[in-house]
Amino acid sequence: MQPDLLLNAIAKHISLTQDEQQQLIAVLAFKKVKKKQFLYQEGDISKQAIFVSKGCLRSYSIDKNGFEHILQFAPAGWWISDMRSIITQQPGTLYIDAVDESEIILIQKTDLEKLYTAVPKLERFFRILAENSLATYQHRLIDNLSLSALERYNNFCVRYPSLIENLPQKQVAAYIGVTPEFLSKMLNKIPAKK
Amino acid sequence: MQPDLLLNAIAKHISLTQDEQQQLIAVLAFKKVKKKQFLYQEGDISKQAIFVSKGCLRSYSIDKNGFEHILQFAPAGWWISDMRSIITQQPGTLYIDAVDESEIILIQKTDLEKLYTAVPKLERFFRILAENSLATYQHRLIDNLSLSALERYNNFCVRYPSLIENLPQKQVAAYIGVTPEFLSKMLNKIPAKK
DNA sequence: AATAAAACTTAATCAAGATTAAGTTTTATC
DNA sequence: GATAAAACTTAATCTTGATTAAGTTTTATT
Repeated sequence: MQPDLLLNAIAKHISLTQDEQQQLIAVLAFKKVKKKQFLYQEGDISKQAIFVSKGCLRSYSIDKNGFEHILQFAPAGWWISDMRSIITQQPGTLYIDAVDESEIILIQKTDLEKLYTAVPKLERFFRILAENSLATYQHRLIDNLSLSALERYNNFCVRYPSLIENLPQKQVAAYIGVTPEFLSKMLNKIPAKK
Repeated sequence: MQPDLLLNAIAKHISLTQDEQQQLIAVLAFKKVKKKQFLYQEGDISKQAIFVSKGCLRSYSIDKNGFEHILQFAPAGWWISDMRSIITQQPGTLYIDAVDESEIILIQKTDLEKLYTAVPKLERFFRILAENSLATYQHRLIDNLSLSALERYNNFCVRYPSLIENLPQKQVAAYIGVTPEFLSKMLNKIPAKK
């Protein structure tokens, strides 16, 4: 239960003094979550940013027919939240739960806002984080608009090789946007061509 | 050719002193663009952020079959760029052109980076801008994974009523992710039910 | 080890939306 | 105002991927 991974992730973009690091550490909360344990459910108002230090979380929505659509997997070193709910402080539409036994670090929105003023470098870090994340979602959207199911699957394998090995196939299906049945059929056709 | 709209957009989130405003204005470049004029094409390295003060721009990709997929429309008051290219300074994959006769304000990436340090409030503004934008793309992605073509069309009408009136149908089709033929068919079926 | 619960597979049928190919209407351009 | 170009429509046919419904294998739980 240490903040090393988080501090390293931050250090990749900005460098904090000892004192600044302490100010950050002072507001962190550490938590263990069991596999399948929920952190948020639809309707909850998100009050905190979540950093995954071990294991893997995911965020997803459930549509009117009861089907899950996965927005994000967050393995160790990644951030995850219901961004819209955290910004607007309105009830969210996403579920967040643990794919594996995990350890997470929480920062309250209110603490984060104080930190932005006390340590402007942290505001820079979160600007960079949001911009990178934005670029990633933009390209995933383009991919969803322009690629076939098999191409999206292949992209997933290339981009997240470590996830592919650990995730049940049905979760990959819910991420790339096909039914588990279709993904199974597609993979067992010995894909000769993309 | 004045920065009023841009200053107002910023003032919605942070308040700048006269001096800070001047520092910002000093690095702005104003430009008129004709309808259909390109600002970026695939392969260009993006060096600047674009703010639309009049008219409307769009960003899109062209897939291997030559079909356009529209990532964003940017009417007056909105920002637009090839985010990934601006961040990585690698050749981009998007095209940006003018949907209508437009006026834009440009800020060089290098100037913006200096401004973040000189005027930390601007870094805050762009953090907020990126976070809001991120939340919007996350929800568009969920919509694309979970809604039918007609539901996505109806969402578009509700969210962008002013765009619907001015855009050719085929551009709306390229945004929601259907062929122009299918959108036409869908709309002429007198949609009784969604 | 036994049992239940997930996860995966297979196959038949179905539907949303793509493709192809005209033809028609609207909008720009000279 | 004529003409070309772009946008829109319609319809037939085709394809990707969804749905339904078993059955099988793997993984958890007691």
